Order: sequence, then structure tokens, then C-alpha cells
Amino acid sequence: MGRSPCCEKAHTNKGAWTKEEDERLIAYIRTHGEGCWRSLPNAAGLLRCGKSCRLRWINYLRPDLKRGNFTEEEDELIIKLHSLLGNKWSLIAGRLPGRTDNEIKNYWNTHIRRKLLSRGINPTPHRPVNEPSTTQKVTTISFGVAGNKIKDEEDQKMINVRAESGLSQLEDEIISSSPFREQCPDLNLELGISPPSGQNYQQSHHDQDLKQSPRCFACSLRIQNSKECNCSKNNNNLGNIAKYNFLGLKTNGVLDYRTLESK
DNA sequence: AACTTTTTCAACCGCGCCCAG
DNA sequence: ACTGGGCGCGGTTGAAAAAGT
Repeated sequence: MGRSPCCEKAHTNKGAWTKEEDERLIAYIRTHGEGCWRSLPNAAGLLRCGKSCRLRWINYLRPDLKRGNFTEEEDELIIKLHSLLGNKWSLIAGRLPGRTDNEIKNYWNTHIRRKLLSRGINPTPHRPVNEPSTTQKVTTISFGVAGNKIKDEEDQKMINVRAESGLSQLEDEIISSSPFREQCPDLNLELGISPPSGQNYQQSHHDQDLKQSPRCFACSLRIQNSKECNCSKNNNNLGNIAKYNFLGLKTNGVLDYRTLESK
């Protein structure tokens, strides 16, 4: 006994949306707001599946979407977040205002993967391509000082995960022809990420206050006015500062990506 | 100009999670 | 505790556009 379909497929349109459909959807959501996607198509007079409406709205029609090319800054942020979160596109999108998970996923697959490969970095585990990749020990995302080994060997065993390289022939060619690889044969991209070099931490009074102290995750992503910002709390209690890495995550243990979930 | 190949990205699909009943 | 509906996520597909021959 399977799940009932989310909509009556026989009576729904598929494929590209027409201008008229877009206008209907926009008008309906403007009046009634988002939500209740299952009942929305009927209510809005659309011959579409609710999921399709949701996708169209979130990925294309939402007024707060940022259009245009990704900036270099966004590129680097995506790479960093991906190294921490993996293919958690919705979480990554949550840290890039105006970008959608689908957009970032596509951009990753078409541009950033290639960019990393040309740097000699395997985009899946974020490690050099010439490193053995069948069964790798991937250190749980830990922001301790380099050399801060995980003490318990059992813990170490628990975090052995299989990482597929999944490189295509084309990607192999990109890598083998990469000048970067020749320059940096021993490039080691550990997941412990240090602050971007040359970054100016004194851009705002907020940063000014913090120039001697680590920044929280929210500040690092320039959403320091959000409730996720820990700096003020931190500053009020300087005697008891938790150590934060540049992403603002406490360094006393393992990153649980769920803590990054957008609210 | 015509055709083929490659790239891009909007949209679809199926699964898993969450929550109300 | 269990079940089913709704939603969101991530992987995949395929049409359109761009690039190459």
C-alpha cells in the first residue's frame, strides 16, 4: 500500500511555467501568503501540483531573490560551507540571502566543482585529488588547533566514512592539466579552516569591539544583527569566553550541522 | 549556415522527517 | 505507539542555449 499521490497527476500541467501561471501564483501568494501548498493550486486556479507551485515560488518567483552571477565572495562562502556541511544545500542557502538551494546546487555542480578541480582539490571530500580516496579517514569537523588529535581511538573508528571521489574523465583531465596541482603537490586542505588572510575585521563598530576576540558564526556571515549573534553575549562575559573559530562555532568539539539550521 | 556536442538550470521525482489525529 | 498527510530536501532529468566543428 503506497502513499497517495500528492496531486491528481492526470489533471495537472507539467514542464515549464507560463507567464500566466506565474502571475496567478504570485497574485495568490500576495493575497493569501505562503503555505498550504497542497490546496493552493485549486484555490489559485492552477492546474499544477502543490509541490510544483512551491518550487516555482521558492526558486523563481519570490521577490527577495537575488538575480545575477555569484560573486567571488559568495563562491568562497559556498566552498567553505560545503566543506562543513556537505550537500546540505538548504542549509548553505540559508546563509546566502537571496539564493536558493536549487540555485546553489546547480552552481556548485556546474561552476564550483570545476573550479576546485582546477585547483587540484577533489570537491567531494575537499581534499587534494592525489590523495587516496577509496576509504578515507575524515576527521569529524573539528576546529581545534592543528594537531589536536581525537583521543579516543573508538571515536576515531566511528568517524571513518567512505568518501567516493566520483570523478569523471573530463574532471580527471582538468586535474591532470592543472598548473595549481604542480605548484602545490602536497596541498593539504584540512577542514580546520583559518580566518581568511587579509580580512579586515574592523569594518564596523561591531567588529571593532571584537578585534581582540573571536567572532561568532553570525558575524562571520555578516548577519551580526541577527539573534544568532553570540558576540554581544560573549563580550558581556569576557572572563568566560568560549573559543570560536572564524565561523563562530565553538571549538570545544564536533560540529553538529543541525545547529546551523536556518530558523 | 547547418549540424553536433556540451553546458546550464528550471523543474520533476521520490524519499524521509515531522506532526496531528 | 501507530498511521497518514504535508512539506522540504537532495538527486536527477531534459529542454534550451551556447559553443564548437
